[in-house]
Amino acid sequence: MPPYNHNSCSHVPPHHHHHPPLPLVVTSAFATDGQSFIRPSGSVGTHHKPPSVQYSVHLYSMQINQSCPSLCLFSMAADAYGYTPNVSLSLPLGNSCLPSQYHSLQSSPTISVSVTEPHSYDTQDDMRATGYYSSANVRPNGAPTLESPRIEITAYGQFPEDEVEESNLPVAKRVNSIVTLTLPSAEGYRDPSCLSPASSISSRSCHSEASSYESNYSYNYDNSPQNSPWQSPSVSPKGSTLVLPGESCAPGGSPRHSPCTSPRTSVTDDSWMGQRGSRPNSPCGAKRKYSFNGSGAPHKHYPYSPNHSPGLSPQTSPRLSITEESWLPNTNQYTNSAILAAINALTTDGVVDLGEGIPMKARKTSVEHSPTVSLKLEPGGEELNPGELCQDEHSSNRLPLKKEGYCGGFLDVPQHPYSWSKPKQYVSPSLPALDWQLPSSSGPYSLQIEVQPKSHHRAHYETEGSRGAVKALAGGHPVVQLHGYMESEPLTLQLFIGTADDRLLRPHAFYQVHRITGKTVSTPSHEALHNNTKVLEIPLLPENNMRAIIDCAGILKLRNSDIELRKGETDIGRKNTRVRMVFRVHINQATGRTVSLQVASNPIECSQRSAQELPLVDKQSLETCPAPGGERMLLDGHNFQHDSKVVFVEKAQDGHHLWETEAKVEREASKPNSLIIEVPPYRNQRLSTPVHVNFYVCNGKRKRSQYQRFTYVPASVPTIKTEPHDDYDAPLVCSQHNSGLSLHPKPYFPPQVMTPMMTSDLRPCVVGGAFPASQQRLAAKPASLPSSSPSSSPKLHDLSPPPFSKCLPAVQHPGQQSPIPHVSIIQETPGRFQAPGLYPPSSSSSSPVSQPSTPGTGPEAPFSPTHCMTPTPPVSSSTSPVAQQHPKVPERGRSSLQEDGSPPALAVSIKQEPQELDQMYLDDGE
DNA sequence: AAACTGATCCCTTAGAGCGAA
DNA sequence: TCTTCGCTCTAAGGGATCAGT
Repeated sequence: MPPYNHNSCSHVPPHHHHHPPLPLVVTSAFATDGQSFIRPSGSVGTHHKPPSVQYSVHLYSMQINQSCPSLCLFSMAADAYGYTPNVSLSLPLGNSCLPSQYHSLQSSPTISVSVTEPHSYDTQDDMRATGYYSSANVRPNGAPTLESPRIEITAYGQFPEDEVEESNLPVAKRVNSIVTLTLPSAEGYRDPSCLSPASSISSRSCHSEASSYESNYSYNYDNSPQNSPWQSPSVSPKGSTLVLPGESCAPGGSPRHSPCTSPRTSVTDDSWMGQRGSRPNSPCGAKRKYSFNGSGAPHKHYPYSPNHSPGLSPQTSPRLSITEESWLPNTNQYTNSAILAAINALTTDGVVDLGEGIPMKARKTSVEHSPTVSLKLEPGGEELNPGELCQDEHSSNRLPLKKEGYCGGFLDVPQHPYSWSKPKQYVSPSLPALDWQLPSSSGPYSLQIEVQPKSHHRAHYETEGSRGAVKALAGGHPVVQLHGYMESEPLTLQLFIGTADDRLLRPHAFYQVHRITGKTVSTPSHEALHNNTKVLEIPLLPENNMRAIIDCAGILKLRNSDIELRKGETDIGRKNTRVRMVFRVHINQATGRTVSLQVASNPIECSQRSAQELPLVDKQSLETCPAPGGERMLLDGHNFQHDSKVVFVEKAQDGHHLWETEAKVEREASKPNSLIIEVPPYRNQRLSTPVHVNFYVCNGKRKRSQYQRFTYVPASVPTIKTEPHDDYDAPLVCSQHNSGLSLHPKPYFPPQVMTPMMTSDLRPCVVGGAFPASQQRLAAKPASLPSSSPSSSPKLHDLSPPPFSKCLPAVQHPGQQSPIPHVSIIQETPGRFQAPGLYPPSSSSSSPVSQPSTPGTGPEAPFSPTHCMTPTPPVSSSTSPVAQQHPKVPERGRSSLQEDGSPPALAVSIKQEPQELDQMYLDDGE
């Protein structure tokens, strides 16, 4: 296929790229009984879909919680499952996102589409819907439905499986599951869908998919909170639009899975989850892509969805399908697309699935069986069978066999049975929002990045094809491992793209993780959306020592213009090209609580030029040196030149340069990826306390690396070398991760780094601003300090902290909550949520998430994290107001410096202004 | 006006899936 | 029925271009 023009792709006028063509979606909706059926219409649907299927969509009115326009997503009912998947999509309605066109839809914030089979749909679901949602299903009757917006929600947990099967569950339970999503209005923008509608398909797709997945999976997973329906919903919708894919899928091919259909991937994949990821996502863009339509068209795959659903759980599948579709397609509108997609999927699925119609139970079972693989399946595509496809994902159930077969191929990985479903954790809906800061270790558990990603990875636009998975510096791919987990239950590792600036770690508004699928990918994964942020979910299997090779994650760049137009978005995309891979794992404990850990990678530069031209320091052999200097330091990185200069600078808090000097570079030993320098003497040889400074590699006027941290210590103080990790235990973890885990020799300090650290540590704040982490480390080490290091205490939640965290290193004064090293967040199982406080501030971009949801209320609420600061103890209660606390943090950072002195660790900090760093970076030119 | 950047395009290469021989 | 060959298409990447800052 010709390259895609996004424009063309979407049909949307250029401007709107992002917005998908909503139109499709809707196509026709009929109200029937309360349900409306939608048929894919022409364009989209046509091809592919099998006629047979009809989708019924129920629209519920939405309740909008807040402002949000968001949506929800669906929940599918599990019900049906057997076939039917009901799917609910949520549309993003309100959001700006929606194009006016869609208004109708839009108006209703959310829409849930359920596909059902005739019967299937049933009751249960409906019930829920109704019940829960009130509106009963409002089915709006025909038109009405749509218009009335209603609903939202989702359940999460429920996912099909549960619900269905368990329909018996006490209401309460169900309820829980149900959740309302909040719409993210604001977030919306983040949503891919919303965001750029245009843009991105990908994004959308992503989202959508994600969502879908989530849904799907989630339900599968059900568990995985992560999956959280919530998010997905949002996404999906949008994505959905695209979806159409289903069309493509039609027959079997369900997109989802596989690519099934097509062997090639394309179709399949896309459908899938996008496995292909890229493309799919980008659908639009994607050059090739099939547009959904088109190419895909043939596809027919609908099946997927259907399938999936069927397979897994009805619910799921549906969703999935939807989702995927959504993505796939273009980006078109979210909603619409999504819906359509969903529908299609359903339909398709319906066909297929239905056929298969696996009983819920069966499904479950199967699911269980199904190895993870199923999940992945992807491409496998071969089969077009709808059923299969669908299944895969979730369930594996049905087809486990097949899948495996297929899958096997695809996913190598462990085939192991890991099925997404297994992980079920419960679903508590409430997992911590993505912008919450979580510790990297808690109690016996420690999440670490064993192999850090390369510092450069050119992200791809939706309009481009995938640029592959993020790789490790030494070749291969990043590796993440959860230490201390002795249970036999697989867990789900979540991955999303976070910021790399000095502020608290949060989902990056301009980048999304992109699922890579294909033969070269050995790790199964699936996407889910959480508040507009795509989250890749990867199984962590005991058999693999809870270690995962991240070879399935690429990075998608969303158009700045798309994102910046979102409401609520405050970040700017220009020069905001550094990201970090953020990994999370939620460990359910017997007590019913969930310990959530997070670790962030070193910063990754995602722009084309930067990667090509700017020097970048990945590692430094020294973090500290006595004031007299003179020690040799090895810098590993990229784009070093013979005439590269290494400049040490010290800035005052206000940003003024206090000192600047050029280090001596051993030219003869310099290489493109390494430099050996002699640490210059500090301006003041009589230091009484460590002093944090920065240095950067300069290849020319505007070609500077980011600032790297460095600390001069009193001559008597032992220098530390790099080992960052060491120290921290908890903190360490973080650091390690951050840094590089790897070992690190070097700590990376890039400003960003800091962040990571934060992340890892969780404490976002803790560290302090940008650099804090590193600093902390430094400090710590040198002294060997006590652990007190700030790091250790992560606070979790600091969340809030102002954007700049500035650090806090150490701050942790005992009293402070934050300090606590690990904070783990605990959720209660059930979902209830608690503390709103927890929610971090969402900052502009990031946060959207949960909050909206409600924290308080419902669904999300569930999540309550309690954060504990302390390592172990997760206290539930803690409230975590943390965020709010942050303010202090910043100060701390600074203070830390001073404080440093004493407190071991921390101290040091430096700090700088994180901001500045960035700025500097930005300015660099300056 | 020059220097950057962001967003696309274009092109190339390696593989995989398919179908025809 | 199996194997081989050629074709098509996609994922990945690298580089260049164009327009807006």
